[in-house]
Amino acid sequence: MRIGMRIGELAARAGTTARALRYYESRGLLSARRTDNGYRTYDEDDLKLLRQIRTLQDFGFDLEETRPFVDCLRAGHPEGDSCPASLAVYRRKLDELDALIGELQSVRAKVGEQLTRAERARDELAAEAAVPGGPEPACEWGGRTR
Amino acid sequence: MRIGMRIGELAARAGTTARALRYYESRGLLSARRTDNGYRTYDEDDLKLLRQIRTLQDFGFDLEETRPFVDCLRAGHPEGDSCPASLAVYRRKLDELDALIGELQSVRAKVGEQLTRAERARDELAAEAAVPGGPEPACEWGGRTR
DNA sequence: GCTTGCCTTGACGTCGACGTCAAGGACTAC
DNA sequence: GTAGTCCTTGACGTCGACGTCAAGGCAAGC
Repeated sequence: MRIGMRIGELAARAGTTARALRYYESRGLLSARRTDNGYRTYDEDDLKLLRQIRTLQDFGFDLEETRPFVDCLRAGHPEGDSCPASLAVYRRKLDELDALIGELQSVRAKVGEQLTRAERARDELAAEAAVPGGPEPACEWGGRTR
Repeated sequence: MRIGMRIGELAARAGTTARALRYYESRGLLSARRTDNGYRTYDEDDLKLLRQIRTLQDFGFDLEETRPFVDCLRAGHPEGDSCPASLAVYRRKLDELDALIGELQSVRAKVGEQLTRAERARDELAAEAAVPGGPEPACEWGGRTR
């Protein structure tokens, strides 16, 4: 008979909360034995499994994407990524990340351009205003004349 | 008296839906006059404002972040980013994007490492299995002996 | 008149990964 | 015995930007 921990301890050791573990269980990712009094009890294998989930979560995998890793560990493989299905998830994730990073870089460039353009426009207005005898200021500072 | 469009037309011209416009209105970002029969009616200025919102949304700005741009246009400025508050949002967004891109690149690198490592481990197992007289296979393919 | 299509407000649904609260049982320390 | 800390299930709340449905009004074409 293994020592076993209760939900709070397992959660703490994995850096998460009891609520999260119950949620994982409800999703079929984590299973628990029960003690006589109805408490959930876990062993070191569960900790390993949970840590696998947490690592992937930290990488931004959503829960469903961790399932192949969990199934792999449950099947008795030494690592969650010892199975082809897990490798497929890795590869898909890499593609997603590359696509996302590319989009964000594109957006970054566009926003940067907008900022530069807007600052230039502002500076040109300020320069005109500073020239004695320059063009008429529309109102106090670019406000609509209405 | 301006021509004016109704909500469906404005939405179509901005590439969005009537529901979205009502939502923007509920958030105080878009205002509408009403015709006698209670229909919302919009003019070209509203289209410009809405396009400003959509552009920023496409950049991944959330709605609250578009407010300074909207206020700027409403104040009569020629562009939504003619005001300091809008420039501040641009700068903050650039910082957010840089941070996010950096994190994603870090995650990408880690996931890439994991994939490489897992593939190597798999290949090593396969190589061992292929060697006649090599180390004993734990079970058919890495399964737990239990 | 009748259908069709646009409009109105109001309200509930969506998605993900839990947070939070309620009501009560179990066990430990004092 | 009782205070304190853990555990149980169940159920509603969160966040953002709408989607979707319901029930009904208004206008145009036939």
